[in-house]
Amino acid sequence: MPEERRLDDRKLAVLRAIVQDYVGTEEPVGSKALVDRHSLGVSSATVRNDMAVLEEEGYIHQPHTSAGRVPTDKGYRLFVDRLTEVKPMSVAERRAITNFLDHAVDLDDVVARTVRLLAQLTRQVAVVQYPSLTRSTVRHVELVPLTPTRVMLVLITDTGRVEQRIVDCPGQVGEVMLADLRTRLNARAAGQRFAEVPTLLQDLPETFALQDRASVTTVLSTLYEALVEQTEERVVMGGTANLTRFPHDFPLTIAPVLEALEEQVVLLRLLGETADPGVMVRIGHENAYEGLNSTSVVSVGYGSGEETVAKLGVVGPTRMDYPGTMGAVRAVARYVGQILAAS
Amino acid sequence: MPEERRLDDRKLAVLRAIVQDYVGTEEPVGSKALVDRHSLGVSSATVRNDMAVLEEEGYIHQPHTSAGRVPTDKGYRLFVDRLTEVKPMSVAERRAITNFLDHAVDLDDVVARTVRLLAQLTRQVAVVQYPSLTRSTVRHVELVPLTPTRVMLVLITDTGRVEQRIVDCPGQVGEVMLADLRTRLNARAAGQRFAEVPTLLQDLPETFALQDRASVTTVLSTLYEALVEQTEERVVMGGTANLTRFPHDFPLTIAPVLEALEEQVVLLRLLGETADPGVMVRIGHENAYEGLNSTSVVSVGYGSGEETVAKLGVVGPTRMDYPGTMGAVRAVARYVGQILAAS
DNA sequence: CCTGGCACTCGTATGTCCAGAGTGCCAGAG
DNA sequence: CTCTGGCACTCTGGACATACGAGTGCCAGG
Repeated sequence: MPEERRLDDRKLAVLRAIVQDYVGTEEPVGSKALVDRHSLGVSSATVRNDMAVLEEEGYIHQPHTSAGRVPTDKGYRLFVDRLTEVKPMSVAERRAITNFLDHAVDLDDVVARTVRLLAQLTRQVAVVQYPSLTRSTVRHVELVPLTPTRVMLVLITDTGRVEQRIVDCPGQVGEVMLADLRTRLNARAAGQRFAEVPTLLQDLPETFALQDRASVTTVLSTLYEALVEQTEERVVMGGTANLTRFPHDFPLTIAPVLEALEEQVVLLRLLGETADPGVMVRIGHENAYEGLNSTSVVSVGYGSGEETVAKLGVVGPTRMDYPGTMGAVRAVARYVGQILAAS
Repeated sequence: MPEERRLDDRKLAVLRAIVQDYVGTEEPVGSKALVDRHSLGVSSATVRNDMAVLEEEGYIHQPHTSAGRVPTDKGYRLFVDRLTEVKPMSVAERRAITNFLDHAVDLDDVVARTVRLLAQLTRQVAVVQYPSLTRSTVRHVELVPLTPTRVMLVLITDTGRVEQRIVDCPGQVGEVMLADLRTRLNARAAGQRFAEVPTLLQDLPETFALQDRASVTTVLSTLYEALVEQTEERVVMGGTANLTRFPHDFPLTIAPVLEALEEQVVLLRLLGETADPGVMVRIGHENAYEGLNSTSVVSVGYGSGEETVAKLGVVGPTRMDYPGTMGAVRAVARYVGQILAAS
């Protein structure tokens, strides 16, 4: 028998009410309290029966016999999927977002501000991934002579990110040759995607004088290295102080969460698994990482154009205000995308 | 009467023992336990009398009548100043430090690794300031044409830090003029300290053709802006999970600490106030910031040469292993300095 | 199918009590 | 003058018992 067959509209309304109340009060909610606070049009006994069914199906759960009910991960899932809608931001909030982000001076600042903004809006831990380099294109490559045999390589991406590397060349590198290399390198690589750059530059060394080829090759391989290495994306996190707003399951739950959040790898995977557009919610045990089994992740991709270049999101207790959080995350992503497109 | 007159060697030994035991056990320490664990050569009654004096002078304190003693901030201060020495790192630890830091690929990575290392070594919250730009010199300024009227300005410092700005010029900027500007700009500014750059470039616009002067001025003012703006230093923090190792005064103490640590400004001030060389310790209420009144900060400057270019340190409970922490902080600072000097 | 009522469960809060740790003080010894 | 052993006193924390109340499940009747 398909489970949801047993859930008529009223039972779903009861589940919705339970989630809403529990998120508000942070305490298990009983049948009496439900009929008081929501106009369900039926008595508490009826609600009790509905709750019994909901529990049987695994949507809610009773901490102990004489307590109210609490939504399970499955219950939140149903709530998110079918019982609610993303709550749009108010005009004032939108204005605050643009206003705050517009004052950013460079990419680092955009990311830093985004983190703070998300953390404040959702009152949760915010996570923002730097615009991905894999999908980025090269805006410019600059070569700066430091000593006769050392060159600084500066890579500038279309998202405004800058990476630099010191290159130790096997031979002397003259100003003229360097200028030549710079010009030709940019002629071929500028505007291209990272992945394509190596093939595009493959035959570049051959076009140089014999004594310079070794140096050219060294410079190029450093460039490739930088391209690949920077594909390990960076993630910035903030708002950890918000974790302290839940003093009841402290510190059982906060310690593993903090640990997880300090691991770049974990953070990346948290955000990384989504593919489809739109806000993604991963609830409790749906999370791969153990330490985050009692938390939910709300994330979404953002990009300067239509394409998603990176993701951002928040991490909070499974007991969170999903509609509001989803709305905030979506709105912030949208505006960050606009900022990136404009710069 | 000078207070320390009343503190003979044995009383100091008692204080030292109290601090050591309290740091180890995290529990108030009584006279009995003291004579058991340390060979003081006197009876518990004598120790009790000494403790009474120490309490009278404000070095220790009794949470309640029938409890042992706990050091006060003043007690820790005396301990740090006179009763202990910085504990040097073991050979294995030194090797681990160099090994870990040697694998850094760029400045960001050095800082990131330093934070992780410090947090792990001390098992506390680590704070690392980026090498200060105020004391830095310009290594190179690069100008990259984006569109006919837009230029990207890239500033590279001797510590390897890179900052970029987009410049919107009032008129067209030709390749030739740009190359000219680049050359002359670097000829004057490279190797110079930030503060001196504006004066050195003061008469540069005049040397250009009339129609280019406005653009040159715009580029220069953006450069000055970047120089000044980046004097707001950046700070990276990590190891917050270590805060959860003290579950007893939770979450009363952890919330304000996390909040404080998320404020860049507060972090900077935490590190910023020290001037003299050597490890600095600020204990409990010696800290200006309220939220950190029950924590201590151990910090030290580091630099690529003899000069201090930035600071790093850790934040932990006043009840911490001062000798060990001071040793770790000092050692890490030293090795980071070496890495910076080498790159 | 809904409702009111009732018996039952169980967690939490409250109150009492006891043991143990630690202190302060005093009188005597060195 | 300083140290020591002894003793009476204080106070916290844990154990135990009890009462309360929120909440449930079930049943019979509308």
